[in-house]
Amino acid sequence: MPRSQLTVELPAEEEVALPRSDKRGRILDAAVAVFATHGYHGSRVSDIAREAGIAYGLVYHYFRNKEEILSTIFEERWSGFLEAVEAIRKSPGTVEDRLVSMSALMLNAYRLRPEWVKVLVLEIQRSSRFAEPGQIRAVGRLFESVEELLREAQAQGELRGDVDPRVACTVFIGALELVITSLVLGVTRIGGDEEAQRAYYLNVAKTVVEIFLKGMQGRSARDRG
Amino acid sequence: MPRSQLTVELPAEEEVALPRSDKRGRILDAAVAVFATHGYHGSRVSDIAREAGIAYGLVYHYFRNKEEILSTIFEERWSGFLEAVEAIRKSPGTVEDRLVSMSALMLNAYRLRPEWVKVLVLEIQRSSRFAEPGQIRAVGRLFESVEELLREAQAQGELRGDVDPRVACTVFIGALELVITSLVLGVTRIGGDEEAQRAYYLNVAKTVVEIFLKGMQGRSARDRG
Amino acid sequence: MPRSQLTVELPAEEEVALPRSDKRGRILDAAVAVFATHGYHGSRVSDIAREAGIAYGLVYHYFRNKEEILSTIFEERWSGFLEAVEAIRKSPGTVEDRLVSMSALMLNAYRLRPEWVKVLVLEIQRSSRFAEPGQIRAVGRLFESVEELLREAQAQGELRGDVDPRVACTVFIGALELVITSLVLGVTRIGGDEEAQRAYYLNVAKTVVEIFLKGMQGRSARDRG
Amino acid sequence: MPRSQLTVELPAEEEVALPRSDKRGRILDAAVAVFATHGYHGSRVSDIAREAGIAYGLVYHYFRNKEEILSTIFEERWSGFLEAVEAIRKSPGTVEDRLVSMSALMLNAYRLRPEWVKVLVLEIQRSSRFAEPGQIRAVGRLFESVEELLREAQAQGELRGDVDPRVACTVFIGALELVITSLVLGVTRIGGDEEAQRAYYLNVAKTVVEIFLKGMQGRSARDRG
DNA sequence: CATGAATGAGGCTTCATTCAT
DNA sequence: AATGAATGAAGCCTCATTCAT
Repeated sequence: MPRSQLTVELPAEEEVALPRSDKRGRILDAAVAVFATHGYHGSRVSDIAREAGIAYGLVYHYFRNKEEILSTIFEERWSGFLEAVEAIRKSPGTVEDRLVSMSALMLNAYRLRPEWVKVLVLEIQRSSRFAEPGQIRAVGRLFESVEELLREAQAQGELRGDVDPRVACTVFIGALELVITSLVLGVTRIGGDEEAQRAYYLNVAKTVVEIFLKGMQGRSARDRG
Repeated sequence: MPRSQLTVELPAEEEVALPRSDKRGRILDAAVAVFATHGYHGSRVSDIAREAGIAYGLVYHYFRNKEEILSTIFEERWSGFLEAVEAIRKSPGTVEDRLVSMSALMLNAYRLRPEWVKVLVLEIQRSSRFAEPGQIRAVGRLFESVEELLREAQAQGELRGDVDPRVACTVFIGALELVITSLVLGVTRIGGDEEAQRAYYLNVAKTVVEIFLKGMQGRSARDRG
Repeated sequence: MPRSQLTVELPAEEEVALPRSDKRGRILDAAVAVFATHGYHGSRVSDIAREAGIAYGLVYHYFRNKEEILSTIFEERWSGFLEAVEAIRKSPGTVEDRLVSMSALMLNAYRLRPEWVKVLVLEIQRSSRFAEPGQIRAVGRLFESVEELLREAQAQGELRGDVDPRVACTVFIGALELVITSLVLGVTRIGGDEEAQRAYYLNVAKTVVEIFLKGMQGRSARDRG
Repeated sequence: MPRSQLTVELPAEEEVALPRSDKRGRILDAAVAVFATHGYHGSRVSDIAREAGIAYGLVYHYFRNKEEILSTIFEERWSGFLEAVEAIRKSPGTVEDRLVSMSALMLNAYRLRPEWVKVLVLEIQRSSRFAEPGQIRAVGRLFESVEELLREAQAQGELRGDVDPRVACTVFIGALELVITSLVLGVTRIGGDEEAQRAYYLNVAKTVVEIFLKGMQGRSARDRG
């Protein structure tokens, strides 16, 4: 599997890392940090403003209200993420390659920007807006991408055809999500240096895909070797 | 697989179904209904009291505060659920039988008491308390049960040994959880009569386990037949 | 003219004067006092609460918001006033008697409860709600009462028939209103003891009606005497 | 009665009608439009700026604060109006002629520039500044003009002398004001073409003066004819 | 002159919790 | 046990005004 695919990242991430001079961006960054620490409901608008180093009134210059900060994070980050997922889906390679790439994308996103993922995983899903058409549709687009990938693979005989691709898609995403959530919640703790972590995450990504494709009763890698 | 296992239910469910005369129980029932509709943070104590048909001041006779209502729901329902899971783990039968039973347990719990599951799935997990030792440990017990089952099966050669049982456990639970969440959020909609639904849920449970055990590249059931 | 008519008062006034034990009433009384002093927009909810001797949160136990306090004052006071006006309209006597009674009613209301009238005259009219159907209709009922009185008098030949009763009605009420406003704003200042004031107001009421009925070119009372 | 008197207008009206290039004037025009629509308290400085097509910061180059915008409107428009009223007072003709001219002046001002009058009638009167010496004095000057006219007419025997000219003046202005307010609030609705409206307003002006001078019990015009 | 980003005092409102009855 | 009146901390948001550019 080409390594480049494993390091696909959210498009805006490089800039996000740099200190921003534009206040709007600083507010969003600050909001992510604060939401990740205290949760959406536990975060005050003034906390965000203090973190961003601005007067809280300015928040309302850029956003209608607190809720809109969260949904903006969702929209701006999520859409970038969806594009990356779609790019992987359309990329050449076996279905295994591409599923590992997707897993690695999600896991690496967490490794590099745990706060962003924390907010996406823990807060946005749980916000009341999650149940709104627009956001449902946005989440749905992830499902559609994965489902489409599986459907194509079924058509080409890469995957068994007797399983509802919708259910399979839900199984795959659900498995990945809880793996990430475990990391987010610290249920699963990992240490080591940068390289060790990268290796660990890649391994987890491969394991998830391995289970998903070969199953827990499948011939073990060792057996196949 | 014995049918009785598929219909394992939360221990207290029979009583829950009956209208309670004791106020404490009515408060808990009301809280579940209200939390399921508006979410924990969106629910006011007075909403719960109105739903229970009592004065809201009375809530504070039975519970220290609003948070305690949620954690009580969690503890009383969750512990019953954990016991059922443990019972399945210890029951005889193949690992497949027992995983299907567990899946069916969770899915049927949703089918029969969607509100309870909604609160368990959407609210309690997301409560800030989820990150607290006591609750982490409670959730951890589910992981431990499943992990132990997988570990035993690996030891007996029923499951491949080259996969971290911790990751496998997370994959299995995560898959199930998102399948249930899809049902909760109505992303996946199902209709039909009682029997049709039961069959649908059992089928989903079997499919999840099928993917988990045989993988998406495994020989299809038809092929094996 | 029977003196009793001149002393018709807002029905609830006696109780209003007594110190209330019910908090809702105390809030309304306090609101009138505060609105009269600082105006609606210049009054804080906490000012009203302090004046009423309660916690400000209690205000929201009885009223949905600040606006509702004002409209409640309007509705509860205005309806009482309208009933008094209607009673005068239906009472026996010449049109002059009844118009003087109405004038005296309004002027005495101000003399006895200047704060109530201040709020009715200066704040409620100017509130945004004034333009709402319900309140327009409420004000309209005063117009209707007076217009009906004039119309009847025209039919019976007591008043000239060549003037649109609608315009005449507006002229009469407008004249009275500005006379009261002058008093409210202190443009016209009057002093003296209770008896002197009563006499002054009665005289003003008679003068207004005199102008309205006889006109500024009419034979002076002296001439007619 | 000379028709010219009926068409006396606010001195600045011609220019007002033209689009202004000077920002200060545009701000004032915009403020009138906005105040007329949303009321003083309901209007934001940014609303005025948007209406004027400028940045809201610029407002503070021309006016110390929001209040000063209102008082400037008041002073610049009101003083022009007062001069027109004084001119009518000093003009030759019977008291009836002059009162009709004044009525027509006010009513026509409303017909031609309803927004200006709306603000003068509904906002400035009700502004907290209304109670301040400067503004009281300004309003007082209208009263003084009318009162002086009445006083002179009494001295010359045109009007009965047994009525306090102060009260009579208040009655006259109050009557006119409410007639105009009825039009402003749309309680009284009128339609028709330009000429029909002009006729309607002139008729109302005459009716108000007719009542004020002859009274509702006076011989009707027909009778006198 | 002109802009609009930035400030922050001020007010309204919510709602968990207490307590007298 | 039961009620709901009463409390007040806490937070969201508005908007007039300032100021750097």
